[in-house]
Amino acid sequence: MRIGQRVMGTSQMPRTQGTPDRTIERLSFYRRLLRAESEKGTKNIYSHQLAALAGVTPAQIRRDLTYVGYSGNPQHGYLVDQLRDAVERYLSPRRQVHLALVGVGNLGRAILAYFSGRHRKLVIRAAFDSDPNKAGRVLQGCRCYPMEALEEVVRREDIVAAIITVPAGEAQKVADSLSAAGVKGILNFAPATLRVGGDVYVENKDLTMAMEKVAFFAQARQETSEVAS
Amino acid sequence: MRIGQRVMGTSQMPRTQGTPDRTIERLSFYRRLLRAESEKGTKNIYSHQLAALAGVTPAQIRRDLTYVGYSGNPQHGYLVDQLRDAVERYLSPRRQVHLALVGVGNLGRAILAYFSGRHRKLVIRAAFDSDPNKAGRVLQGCRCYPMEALEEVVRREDIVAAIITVPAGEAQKVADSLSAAGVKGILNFAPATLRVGGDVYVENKDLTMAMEKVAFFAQARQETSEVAS
DNA sequence: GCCTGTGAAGCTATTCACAGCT
DNA sequence: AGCTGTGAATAGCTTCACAGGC
Repeated sequence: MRIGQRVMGTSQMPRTQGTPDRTIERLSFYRRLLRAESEKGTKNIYSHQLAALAGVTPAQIRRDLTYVGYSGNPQHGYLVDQLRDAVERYLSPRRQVHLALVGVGNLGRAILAYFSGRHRKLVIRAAFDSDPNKAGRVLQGCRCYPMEALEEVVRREDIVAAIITVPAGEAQKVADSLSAAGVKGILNFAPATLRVGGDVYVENKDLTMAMEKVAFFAQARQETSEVAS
Repeated sequence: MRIGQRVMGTSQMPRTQGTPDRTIERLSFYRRLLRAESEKGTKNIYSHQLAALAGVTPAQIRRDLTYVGYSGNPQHGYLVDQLRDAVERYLSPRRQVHLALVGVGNLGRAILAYFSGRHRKLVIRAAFDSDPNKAGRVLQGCRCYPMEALEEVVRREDIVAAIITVPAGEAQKVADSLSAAGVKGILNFAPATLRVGGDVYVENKDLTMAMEKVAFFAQARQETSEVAS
């Protein structure tokens, strides 16, 4: 086996459990909306209401919810708290999921700050950087280790997935180490195509590409509106 | 007209010019690869070679390239420099595209630092923040304005698209102001659904959702590999 | 021979539309 | 009446496979 590649904007892998990739994204969004509704005291919610909040169609909501194994009923739709819990259980069966961050530059630090203590189940347990000066420091409550310690720390801390925020040139090397250490998921911010085994899920989030895409469509829109005026 | 919404992970809009959304993402990736090849002195390249670099199929490459209006030929495939220029022209017909960044927090500053001077055609011309202490400062060569100045500055600087990095609660308000100021594209990092007119393209890049997705698939992979062992 | 460009096929994801329920 | 859950239809994207070219 080797190079289970698919790559690009999104998923590099076939499918897992038969749940579509996009559905997972939406579910994690619904979860957030459901938490907010629950806190507002909403007891039940209909697919069309949740759809309006999420900006999708009601049919999409119902279809997505078939995966999580919780049924509503025509009387009251879905019970908010129960649905939220069901989605929660579905998305993260484990108590906590441990993550690592590799590359403590500007973006890496911003992500650490952004996540620090914010998420109940996802915790960044270790950071790594090739700059030896950064090793030993603690940023946002997260210990920073030298790159050499990666494999050992990943195993010790039971780290399942990692975030790559190193320069493009180092990304493949980092991905190899992570993969060797047993990491099964990578969120890659480096503008590079990662070659990994088929047992590692890779999600690419290249900020430059995202901006270029938005710029492209914005320009197209502007041109058409100029023509119109 | 109103609320041309579609929302979620990716595009909120039908289509523009008939070019698929995903194709644009890939093209901006090919462009980067082509630049690198050009610098290495590669003169021509075949679809299967570019495909290997990008991690997609050769057919995908050929299909995507039909949009840019440059043809290769069976003798030498594509001329690297010409193809690169064609892709370049296709993605950004304008000399420069001006962007704004709204929300100068951790993430906002990281993005400013990340982009500062890096991109030839995309330039962040102004930053905005509701904290008055930040107004007037210059970060990474980018001037920071108070929120009230948004509309005026956007028009003055001919800003076409914007990056939102404010807290979720403020995102809608910011989107409204941007839309009113004539911005046609938004890259939204706030975990919120933006309601905008159909003439504004919105791309959502929610970091929490991305991490949850990776964590989900990583866990699924780990469980299956544990079963196997 | 081996490539490109592209109609047609194949897939996947989304939406429709309705049976079934209360 | 108005909802959910879901088979069937549709839309959108990707890949196949081959004609055409040099």
